[in-house]
Amino acid sequence: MVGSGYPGGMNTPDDDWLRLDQQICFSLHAASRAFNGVYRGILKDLGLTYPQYLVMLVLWEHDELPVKKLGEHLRLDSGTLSPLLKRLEAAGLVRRERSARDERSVEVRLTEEGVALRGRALQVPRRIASSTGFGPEEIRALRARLDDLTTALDAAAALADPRGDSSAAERP
Amino acid sequence: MVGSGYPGGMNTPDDDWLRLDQQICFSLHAASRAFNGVYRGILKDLGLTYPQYLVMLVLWEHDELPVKKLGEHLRLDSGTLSPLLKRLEAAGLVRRERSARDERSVEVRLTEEGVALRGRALQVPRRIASSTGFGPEEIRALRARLDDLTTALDAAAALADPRGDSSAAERP
DNA sequence: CACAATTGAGTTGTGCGCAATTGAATGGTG
DNA sequence: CACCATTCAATTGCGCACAACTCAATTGTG
Repeated sequence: MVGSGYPGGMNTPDDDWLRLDQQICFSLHAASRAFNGVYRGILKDLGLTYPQYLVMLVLWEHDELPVKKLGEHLRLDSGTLSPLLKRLEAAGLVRRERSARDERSVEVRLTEEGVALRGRALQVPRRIASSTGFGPEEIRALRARLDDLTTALDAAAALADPRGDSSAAERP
Repeated sequence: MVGSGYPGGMNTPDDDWLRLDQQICFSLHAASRAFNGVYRGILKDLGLTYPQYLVMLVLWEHDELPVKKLGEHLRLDSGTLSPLLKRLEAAGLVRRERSARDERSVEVRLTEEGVALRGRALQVPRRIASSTGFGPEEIRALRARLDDLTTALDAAAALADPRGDSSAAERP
C-alpha cells in the first residue's frame, strides 16, 4: 500500500523517494537558514547572533542558571555554549562565576546591561512574526508540528545510536 | 501601561510574544538540528555529511553542473561550496574542471564512484521517512508549509536588506 | 578596439554545532 | 579513609554558513 498514484502505478520507486527526500530535507534546511537570516538582520541592532539570542531568551526567563541547565533548555552542550558565553561575557551581557556549592558548575547570570537589553528585544518577536506572514495560530500549529518531528527524530536517533539511553548496554 | 494582567485577555502583551518567540524559533532550530543529527547517523555509512548529501542529490539529478548553478539549487554561495566540493573531490566522488567556454566557471561532474554511490543512497530517504514517523502526505504538507515560510522570510529579508533585489537602486 | 563594470570562484575571518578528549570536583563503595 | 566512576566545564578539531574581499575572465559601452 505504498504511495502509488504515480504515472506508472505500482509502488513508489526508490528514485522518487530520493527526489522527495531532496525536497523535504532541503526545505527544512532552507527554512532554518532563511529564519536565521531574518533574525540576523533584526538582531544586528542588538549586537546578538541568533544562538546568542536564544541564550538570552532563556536567561530573561531564569535570570541565573548553571551552564548545564542552559544546555538542557537549548539542547546544546558545553562545546557550543562555552565559547558563546565567553562572547556574551565579553559583550558585558552576562557574568560567569563558578558555583560555591559545586566547584565544577559555572553559574551564568545577567548583568544590568543584559537585563536592560530585554527591553529592546521586546520588539523582535513582532518583527519576526510579521516577516513570516503567519498569524499566532499558524505559528503555534507549525511549532507543534515541528516539535512532533523533533521528538520523533530524537527517538529514532536514540534507537540508532543509544547514548543517553535508559538501558545501559554493557561495555565489553 | 506596564504589563497588566494578561489573564484578562486584551491584546497579547510583549512579554508573551517574547515567550512565544522563544517557542517557535527554538522549535525550528531544534527540528533542524534533530534532522541533521538523524541524517548524520545514516549518512555516516556513505561517508557523507548532510550538506554533502544535498550536493550529491543535486548532482545525481544533473550529473554535470557549474558551481554557480549548484549554488542556486541549494541557495549556497562559493564560500560554502568551494571547500565542500574540494572535500568531495578528495573523497573521489566528484571532479572539478574549469569550463573551456568560460574560464571563470568550474564544472562539477560526478566520478564513476560518485555515480555508484547513488545506489547505496537509495535507501536513505526511506530510513529518514521512517525516523520521522510521518507518511508521504504529511511530509509533503510540512514541506509546503516550510516553503511558504522560506518564501515569506526571504521576501522580508530582501525588503529589510535589498541586495539581489529587482529594483536596482542607484549607487551615488 | 580599449576600458569600465560585472560575473564566477576562491580565500579569509567569525561564529555555530558536534564529537572526542582533558582535567578538576564530586559522590559512591569497599 | 582510599579508590574509582561520574559529572561538569572547557578545549580541540572538523565541517558548515555567511560576510567581505581578491583576482581573473567576460561582457558591455563608447
